[in-house]
Amino acid sequence: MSRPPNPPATPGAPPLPMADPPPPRERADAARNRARVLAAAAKLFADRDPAGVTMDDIAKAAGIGRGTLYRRYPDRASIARALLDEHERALQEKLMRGPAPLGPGGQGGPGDDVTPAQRLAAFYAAMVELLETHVHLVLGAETGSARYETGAYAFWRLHVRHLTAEAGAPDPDALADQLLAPLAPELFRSQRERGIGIDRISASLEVLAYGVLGGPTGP
Amino acid sequence: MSRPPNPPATPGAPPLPMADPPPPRERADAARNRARVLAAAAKLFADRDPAGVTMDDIAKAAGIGRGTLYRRYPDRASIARALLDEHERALQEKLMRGPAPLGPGGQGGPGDDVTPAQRLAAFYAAMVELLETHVHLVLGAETGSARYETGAYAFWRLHVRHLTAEAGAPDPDALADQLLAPLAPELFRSQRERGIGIDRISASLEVLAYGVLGGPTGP
DNA sequence: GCACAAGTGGACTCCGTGTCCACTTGCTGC
DNA sequence: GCAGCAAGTGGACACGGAGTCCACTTGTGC
Repeated sequence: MSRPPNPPATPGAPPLPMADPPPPRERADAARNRARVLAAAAKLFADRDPAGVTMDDIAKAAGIGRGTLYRRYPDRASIARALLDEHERALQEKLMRGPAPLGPGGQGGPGDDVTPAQRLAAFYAAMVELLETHVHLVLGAETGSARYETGAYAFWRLHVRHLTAEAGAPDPDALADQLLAPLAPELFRSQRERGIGIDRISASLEVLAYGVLGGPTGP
Repeated sequence: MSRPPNPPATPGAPPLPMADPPPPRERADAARNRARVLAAAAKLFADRDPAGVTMDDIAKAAGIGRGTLYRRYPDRASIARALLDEHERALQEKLMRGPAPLGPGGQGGPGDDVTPAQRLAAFYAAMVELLETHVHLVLGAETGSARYETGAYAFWRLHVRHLTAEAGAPDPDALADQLLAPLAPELFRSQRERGIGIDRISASLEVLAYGVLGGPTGP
């Protein structure tokens, strides 16, 4: 297979379409090591308790030195984020431009009369699915309060804030956070470990969505 | 002042009314040191970032050795819990036996026709007040997932589960956790630091309560 | 193939945790 | 009082993870 022409030099760089002034290339050995790191980290996060994985574990598993690991990833969270990024971006894309009820619709398509409550419920369902697949990574990326500082969280908040405002709820700024809280990865894991399936979690979140933003059983 | 006849030897002991077979007493110096530890820890938790307070900090601030500190409190969380206990117990008491709408009423008093939604809203308001006063301690006691393992959380869950079941909501087990999630201390702190006042937080939680469990603006 | 910058890796320091044990001190029975 | 002893004390110690630094290696452009 051919090498992609311009692999991004920094993992967290914003996805500008083109034209970075100096595209400094990435050396072949560096690229190889990055791939090793991500593969090793993914396995470690999945196998053990994500919070217990150390930088040394990852370096050893990837077969590189600690210094090399620190060169690109300043901490465990940044590695987890790198692994998570593409999945989150895909969901964000669907939210912004995808078909209803997850996306806005509005092209004269089938979802033009979708309510904010329906969109929130769809968002909940999508997030639950994402969590089910990648809780390890989310837990590896965010410990406690750090969650609320991440760019991803800011995006989810903006989205939910928009939906609540559209539904006419008072104080969307305060409500958005509170509607996002049930998606906290620690809570999700706790519920799953107590034997609550994702179908029940999603259904329950649907009750929440329709109750607060209005719908079949709401105002 | 006179010394209380039988100070509890272990901080986390259940509050049985009387009759522990061997009440081993507590030596005067031990009691003095315990008081010092709690006072010093309370100050440290309030002053700095609670997660950044170390056992050594507390020992030094209390003027005792590390070994002495570890003798009674195996980790920072247990100290925070000891400081938090009485406040949480007071609230639990009100929830179980206090007047409506926080407590159940039912004595032919003024709160006999109180709805589950009203009681949930009252619970939210009380918890917000408790958080406002003691976020430091709650954050010192629970880091991330640990929250869901504590006895206090189990109590809150039981209470909310009961209210949701009473309101006829489907799957109270799943819903109870999700209704408690907005009270996560990290979220509370994040909201407060973004300039959202406790009145707005409480009002927003009230919307949540009435939306999900029914009420003026609910089903 | 040469020069140089990018990349590598392991040794090192710093800090917090938790344990251990020789010493001290308060309590109790006489 | 005071002797004996268990409870209590405190600091030294080992351990492990985070993050830094720098001498060496390797890939790449010319």
